[in-house]
Order: sequence, then structure tokens, then C-alpha cells
Amino acid sequence: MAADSTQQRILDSAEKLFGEHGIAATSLRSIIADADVNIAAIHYHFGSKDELVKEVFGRRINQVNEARLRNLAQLRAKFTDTPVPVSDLFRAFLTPAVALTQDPARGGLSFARLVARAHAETDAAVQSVLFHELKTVLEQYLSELGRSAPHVSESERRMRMLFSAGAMVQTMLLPLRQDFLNHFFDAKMSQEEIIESLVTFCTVGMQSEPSTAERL
Amino acid sequence: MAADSTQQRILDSAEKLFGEHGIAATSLRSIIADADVNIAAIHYHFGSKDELVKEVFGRRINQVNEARLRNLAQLRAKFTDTPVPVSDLFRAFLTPAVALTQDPARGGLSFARLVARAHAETDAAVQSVLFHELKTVLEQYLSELGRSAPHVSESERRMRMLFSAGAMVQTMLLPLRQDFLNHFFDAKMSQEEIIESLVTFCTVGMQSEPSTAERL
DNA sequence: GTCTATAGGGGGATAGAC
DNA sequence: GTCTATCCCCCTATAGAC
Repeated sequence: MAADSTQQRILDSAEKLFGEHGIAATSLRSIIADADVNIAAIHYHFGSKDELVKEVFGRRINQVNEARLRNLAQLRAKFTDTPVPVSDLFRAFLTPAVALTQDPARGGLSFARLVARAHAETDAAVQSVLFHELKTVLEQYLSELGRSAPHVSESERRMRMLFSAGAMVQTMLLPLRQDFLNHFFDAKMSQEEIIESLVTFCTVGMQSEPSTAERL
Repeated sequence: MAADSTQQRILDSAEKLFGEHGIAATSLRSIIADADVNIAAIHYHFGSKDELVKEVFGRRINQVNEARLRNLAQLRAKFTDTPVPVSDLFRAFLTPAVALTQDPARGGLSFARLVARAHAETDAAVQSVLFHELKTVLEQYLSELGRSAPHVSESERRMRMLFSAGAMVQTMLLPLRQDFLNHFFDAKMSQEEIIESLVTFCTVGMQSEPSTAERL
């Protein structure tokens, strides 16, 4: 079956190992060992390590960004006369990525880890593949936020969108740090509770008046 | 002079290259080329690459965390009867790290980049060196936040501290992405404005009532 | 403390048989 | 499409002269 083809097994193993050890630290030899394929197969199907990296990202990035755009379209259809509530916008934007974190069935956890890594990456090639489609999505959400939070300046909205993305990335990394942070977070929160907590955090942060914090 | 010693030059170059390309992708050979020293010197002074990594982190992590604790002590001395305002707590916590980002004089930018990378790292060794002292600092701030934001549950406060750290990391990475994000942020904000924007974002996020977002 | 030389291993990539 | 065998490079680390 197609899901167990050589290409698929290589992509799955590469995604897992890239996420665990980083791209540079992952050798093609460790990938072929994990995927139980031959070293030559990786060059036959992908040509080079760089091309393999692009394929690993390309396979999943689209599904996250497409889900974000679908969610946004639904909200726009629902709120025709009034601006979409900011909390709904953040829930629509954040859920597809964070939910991937707890989808161990199809290796979502590995990809979540890889995305989190990529967000801290400054390499131009990785940045390019990661942000190419994300930029379009961000501009759409920012345009909608212009209607939902008109009292906040454009540059401030973009700044706060960056803060929100940062909070999201740390949330995505959370399941991967159980060994270390188990005693830092005493109470176990469910996935839904974590997402709602994140949505609230980003929403009030996006909405706040610039001078609000001085009184807090 | 001591600042130009072989060890210092190795540490400076290693910090710069680790931040730019990642630890695994940085060879000792590229470090000695940048530092203009001999390959054997690196082993003579540090023993191995792993030990060098520890030294690179150890040299600067302390100064950030010590500044955070100094700032906290000052606030505690200033607010003896009333709780310290949340905004002051975040400013005290966030400024030492973010300010490092724009201290190109002594390579602070390189280390900021490295720290940002390390925050997305799941490798146990890196996590250990990064969070060993940070944990103590976090617990002190969380303890103070317990007095300043008593209406928020303990687990929610810790969650929101994680979100804030994520926002901080993305802020630290900001100066490194000028090539890509120049057209995403139209208006240039000063370092002080960025920090204040981040402080406001984290403060209102930490303070918010759980049900607040539903109305936004 | 600093150098050269080299050991010893692992890396990506390719040629050519099947 | 998949295999074996191999090329050639770069890597970390060390030995030993100065």
C-alpha cells in the first residue's frame, strides 16, 4: 500500500529524526536505518538531503495553513455584519498547529517538534520554506484583525501577532518536555484547556490599550 | 590582554557560529578559522566540543539570570506593603534578555540567537544547561506573581509564564530576521518601544480573567 | 601554550549490477 | 526500484615536536 512505500517511510523517519536531533545533526544513514531502506534509495527518490528537507516540510505545512484559511472563511461567513471576535480569530489560527501536537497517530508530534525548531531557525532556506505560505495566511488574519481590533495600530497588531506566534510555539513544544517540566507544571491540563488558555492569553494581549499595563 | 586571549577568541567565535548555524552544524574547524587559532588549541583549553558548548552557555547565562534576580530584589524593596505590579515584574524579567539582543558590542546578539535556538531545543544536555538556573529564577517570579495576581490559579499562572517566555523568544529573534521580515513590519520600532509592547502583552495576558476572552 | 601531522571514523553522493 | 561497493570529503581527537 502507498502509505508504506519507500518514499513514505523515508519521509516519516526523516521527519521524526529531524525533529528529535535537528536537521544538521541527522545523517541520511540514521534515516535509512530507521526507515529500514537502502542508502541509495534516498538519493534515488529525493536527489539530495536538501531536497529531502524541503519535501518533509512541504508535506505537512500546507495542511496546517489550509485549515487556518478554512477556519477563517467559516468565521467570515458567520459574521457578515459585525467584525469577527478576536478570540474566534485566534482560536481559528492557533488550533490547527497546536492540535497537530497531540496527533501521535500520523507522526504529528514529530512535525510539531520540527516546526517549533524551524521557528527558531535563522537559516534562509528553512525560513523560506516555513514562511512562504504562512505569510499569506498571516496577512489575511491581520486584515481581519484590522476590523476586529481597530483601536490598535497596524504595527502594534503585527508585533502582537509575533508575540502570539511565540506563545504558540512554546505551547507546541510543551508535550516534548514532560521529562523536564513535569515538576514545573503541577496540574495536568487537557489539550482543550491549554488551547483555550492560549487563546485567552493572545486575545487579551491583542486587544489591550497601550496604556493599560501601567495600571497593572 | 585577557579579552583577546585564545580562550576568549574561541568562545566568541563559537558563540557566534553556534548561533548562526546551530551547534551540530558548526565544526570546530570553522571556529578555529574564525578565531584564527590552531585546531589543537581548542582541545587544549576545553577538552572536547561538548565541554566548549557548556562553556559558551555558562559564560553568559548567569549574567542574565542574575540581572533578573537583582531587578526582582529592587522591586521587592520598593513595594513592601503592596504587591509588586505585574507590569513591573515582567519588565524586570524580560528586559535583561531582550536588551542583550541589541548589545552588538560584546557579541550579545550572537548569544541571544543561541538562547533562542536553545529554547526550541529538546536535547536533554542543552535543556539542562539552559534551565538549570532559569528554574530558580522562574520560581521566584512565580511566587511574586502569586501575590500580584491572586485571582489567577497557580497552574494558569505557570501556563501564562510559558506563553510569555515564548513571546520573549520570538522578540529576541526579531533583529535576526530583518532580511525576511522587513516588509512584514512596516514601521521601525525602537528597542524600548518593543520591550514596552512585549511587557504590555504579557501583563494583560497574565492578569486576564479566564472568561474575559469570550466577550472579545 | 602553540604548532604539525595523523589517526580513525562518519558523512553525502554516485556507479553499476540485478 | 533496489541493492552493493566505493569515492572522496570533512569531522573530532590525539600524539609528539617545539
